[in-house]
Amino acid sequence: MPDAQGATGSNPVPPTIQRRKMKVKSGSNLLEIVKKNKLKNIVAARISGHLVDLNTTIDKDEDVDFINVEDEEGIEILRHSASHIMAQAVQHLFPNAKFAIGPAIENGFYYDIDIGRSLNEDDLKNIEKEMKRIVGANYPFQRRELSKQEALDYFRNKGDEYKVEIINDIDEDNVSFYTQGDFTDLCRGPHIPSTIYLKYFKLLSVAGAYFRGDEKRPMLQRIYGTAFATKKALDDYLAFLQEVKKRDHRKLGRELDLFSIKDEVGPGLIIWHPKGAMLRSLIEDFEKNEHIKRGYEFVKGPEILRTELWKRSGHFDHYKENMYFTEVEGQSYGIKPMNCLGHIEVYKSSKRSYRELPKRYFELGVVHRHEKSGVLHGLLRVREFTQDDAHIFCMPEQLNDEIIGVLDFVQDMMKLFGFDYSMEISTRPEDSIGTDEQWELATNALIKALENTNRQYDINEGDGAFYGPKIDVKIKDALGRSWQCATIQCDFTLPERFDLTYTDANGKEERPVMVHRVILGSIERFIAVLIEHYAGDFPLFIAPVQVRVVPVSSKHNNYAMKIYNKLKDIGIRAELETRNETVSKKIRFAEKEKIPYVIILGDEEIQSGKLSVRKRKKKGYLKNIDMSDFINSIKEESIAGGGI
RNA sequence: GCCAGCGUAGCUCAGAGGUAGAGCAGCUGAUUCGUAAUCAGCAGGUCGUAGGUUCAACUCCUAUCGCUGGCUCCA
Repeated sequence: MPDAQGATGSNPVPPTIQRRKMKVKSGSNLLEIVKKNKLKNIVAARISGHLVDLNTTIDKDEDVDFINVEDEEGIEILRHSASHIMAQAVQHLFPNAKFAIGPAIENGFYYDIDIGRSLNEDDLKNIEKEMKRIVGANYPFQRRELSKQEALDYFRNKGDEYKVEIINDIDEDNVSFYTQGDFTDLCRGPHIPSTIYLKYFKLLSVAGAYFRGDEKRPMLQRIYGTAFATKKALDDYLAFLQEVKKRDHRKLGRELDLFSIKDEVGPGLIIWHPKGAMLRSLIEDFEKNEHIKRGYEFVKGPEILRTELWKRSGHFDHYKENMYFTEVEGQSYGIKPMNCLGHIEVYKSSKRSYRELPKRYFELGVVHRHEKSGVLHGLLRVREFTQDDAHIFCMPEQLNDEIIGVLDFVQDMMKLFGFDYSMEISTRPEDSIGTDEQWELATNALIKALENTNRQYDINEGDGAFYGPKIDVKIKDALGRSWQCATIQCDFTLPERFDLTYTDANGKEERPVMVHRVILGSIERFIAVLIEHYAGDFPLFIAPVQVRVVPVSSKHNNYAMKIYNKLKDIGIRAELETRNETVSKKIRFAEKEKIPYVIILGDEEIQSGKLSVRKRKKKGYLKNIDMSDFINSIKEESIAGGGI
């Protein structure tokens, strides 16, 4: 079933629109207008829909919309200029450097440069230093238009074959050039008026990148940097990057003893430790229940199926690069990369009547996919993972309701974990099966379900599965990064390939429609997202350990054991601390392991029969808590969170 | 898969052509402790793996595996 893997993180910076509109007379220079009117932080302007430099003198009266550097467009211009300034710095330090492209991107900018060798941290520092010098020199950005021929001559003469190729691909007769100081670059613009406008920036990293993303082309050096309108914004962003690092699920996974990955075992294969496995099973058990509530039935297909079957489904033709195959007694088998075939076989195990549709088959299905070595990443991109996978077989007229049912399910689950999300529809890709008519039907079904329930969505052309279009759900975590988890796919082709049928009210054989869907997607990936979302501080309802019982000294171990057993008996996930350490140290251990509650037991508690309770990350603690009150509050907190 | 960087104890990391070191965790002992680190001792590594150069390799070279950052890919 659907791809539950592969998502990217991103951090959208909220735009603060601060524009100044005014009428400007013919013959005016915009920069002078800005200065005269003491407009602050203006970096460019918009005239009848077009962005222009401030270094522009207009030749007729115009309504001018001045663009603030803090505005979404303003910051983009600033970053784009930053990439030019970086290129200038690189040219100073590496006179033979050849330049490819240098755009602004979300949260920063980059430039792809052919330097003839790879860059290191020191180079980055030096480039940044040179950039500061260039900024201080305050070179104006000067625009001029050249004919394509002149532009080609310029870059041919410079030996910059990448620019030559880019210019050759431009359709227009003229191209624009920007020069600041001794550096000239092909560029559409606009740019900041002069280099001194770039105040707050930092180079972040360097990595290889192919020219135009083509692996047959030479690998260039891509230097990433970021720039902001204010020092605070830059500092906040750098702090955000630190926070991302701190929350890295690979780091927390090790620290919290949730899972490990070992070369001897194999790349992309997860070894779940007791706490990680507990976390998984809490989520899985909860989800199983939710499926039962919603009329799903549990099924389970085999892990390997004959290759013939994968040929029939189209997986062999369209997906074999990602599959593992094995041979048993001379017969070829494919290890399942998706669960649909098993579920199809369940459907086919009996003759179906319209009366029993829809059939909703659910399985926590383990799938194997051969992901290329370079893309593996912690739990986010692995070679073996579990999907909360279901296939709904229904009559065409039931499709709309079924998709809405799944959308509601997604909504409920995301609310449980506190995720906002957005949705997009992916349409027919090039490499696909089925007729245009089937694709249109399926795509419309998805759109209708979203529109009938007033749900917002975007369209992502050509990104569907090979057997059908899909709705992808992108969730947004606590740091504003988005991840793909749920996906809902509409499929008319597999029912046909496997000749699935049901008997309608008139005794006629009809073809059912199939909906492939996951809610959390890959359990592995979802847990990675949860770890980073909560920074390892899991809410009580999924915390692998909810309470740690800490005796003040070893004298109190026996009493602590009794309390621990009581908690365990009523289903609270408790642990007993018996290491021979001071109370402070034992509390430190619990804090580092991010355990929600610590119960301290010493002479006082034995005397009073009450508990002393400390809550994670909270200074101080509560004394004289009744055991029953504590248990009730734990249960309540757990139920409020989802009742797991 | 491609490019670059990196692989030293369970973890975090130092070191360096003469043959490994710290902190934390672990174990043992002492301490019996009141809300984020008690003290002492012990143990733990063929320095990712395999070749090569050298009197000598953890250090240099080659290959290979893995990891990291990107690129490409993610039906």
